[in-house]
Amino acid sequence: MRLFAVARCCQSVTGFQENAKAVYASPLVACGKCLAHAGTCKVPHVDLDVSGLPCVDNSRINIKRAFEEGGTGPLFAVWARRLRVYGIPMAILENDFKLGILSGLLGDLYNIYPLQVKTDDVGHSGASRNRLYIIVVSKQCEQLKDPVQLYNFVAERNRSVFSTQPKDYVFADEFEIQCEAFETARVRGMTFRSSEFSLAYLLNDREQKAVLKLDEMYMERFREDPRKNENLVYFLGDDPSWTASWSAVNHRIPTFRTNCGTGKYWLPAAQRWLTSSERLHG
DNA sequence: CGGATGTCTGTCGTGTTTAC
DNA sequence: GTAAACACGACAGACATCCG
Repeated sequence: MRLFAVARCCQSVTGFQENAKAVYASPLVACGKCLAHAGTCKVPHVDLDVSGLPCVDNSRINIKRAFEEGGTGPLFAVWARRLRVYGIPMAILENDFKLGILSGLLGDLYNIYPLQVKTDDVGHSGASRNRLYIIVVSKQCEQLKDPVQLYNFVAERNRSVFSTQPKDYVFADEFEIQCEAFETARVRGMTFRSSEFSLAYLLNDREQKAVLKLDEMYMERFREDPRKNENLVYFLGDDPSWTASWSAVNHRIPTFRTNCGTGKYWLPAAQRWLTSSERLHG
C-alpha cells in the first residue's frame, strides 16, 4: 500500500517523465501492511513478479485517456523501480502500456517481450477479450528460448486441441440460478417467483425491450428462432439500436466490461442470464 | 432531517479488426 | 477497398443506507 502512496503523491501536471524521476528519487518503502500476519512485514523477495496494473488510462473506450500521463501513470514507474531496486530477475505485466515508455523505464537492465495473447490460445474461443502480457527479463539471465516463439508454439498446439463455444460456459445448477434470481428480485424490488422457469419477468423495461429488439434482429438476419441457438448470448447493458452486443456474429460471449457489473448477459435458449460464476469462467 | 457515502443503472464514441 | 462488427470505461443520475 505504501508503494501506492508514492504513486499518488506524484500525480501532477509535470508529465510522466517528471513523475518517473520523482518516483526513482523517492526513498523506497521496504515494509508494508500484511494481512496474512496482521502487522507490518517486509516486502518479500521474489524471483518472478506477476502484476496487473490499472488499464483505465490506456483503454480505447476511455475518451479522455491520457496513457502514461493519466493518474495511474506513476504506478508503472513505482512497479518498474521495485524490479530495479530488488533485482527481480523476471516479471510479467498484464497491461497495454506503451512499450516505448516501458523501455525507457527498464530497457537498460531488462529485455522486454510483448506477448499478444488471444483467448483462443488457451482454448477459450467462445470468450472475448484478448490481452497483452509483457514479459520482462533481466539481461543477466541466460535466455534458453525466445518467449514469443515458445508462446506461439504452445498456443498453436492449444488451439488445435481445445476450442470452446459460448454454451460451454452455461453450466450453473438450478440452485445457483434461483439464488441469482432471488437477489435480482431483491435489488430491483420485485417479487421472486420460485416456480417460474423463465427469468424474463425480472428484466426491467429497458432490458425487455433490448431482448425484443435483438430477437427481431436475429430473426431478420438468420431466419431462425433465437431460442433454438444455445450459443446465443445478448449483452443487455448496451442499447441494441446503438450497438448490438451479442454472440450471433463472432460466436463469442461479448466482452465483460467494468461499467456494466450489473449488466446482464441474456441466454435466449435458457431464458436466463449468465450467473456470476459462469461469467468468471468466461 | 439532511449531508455523506455507497450502489445500481444507463448513456455515450471512435479507432481497429474482421468480413465481404 | 469498403462496410460492418467490435472493443471497451468515464460519467452522471437515481436511489439506498448510514450517521449525527
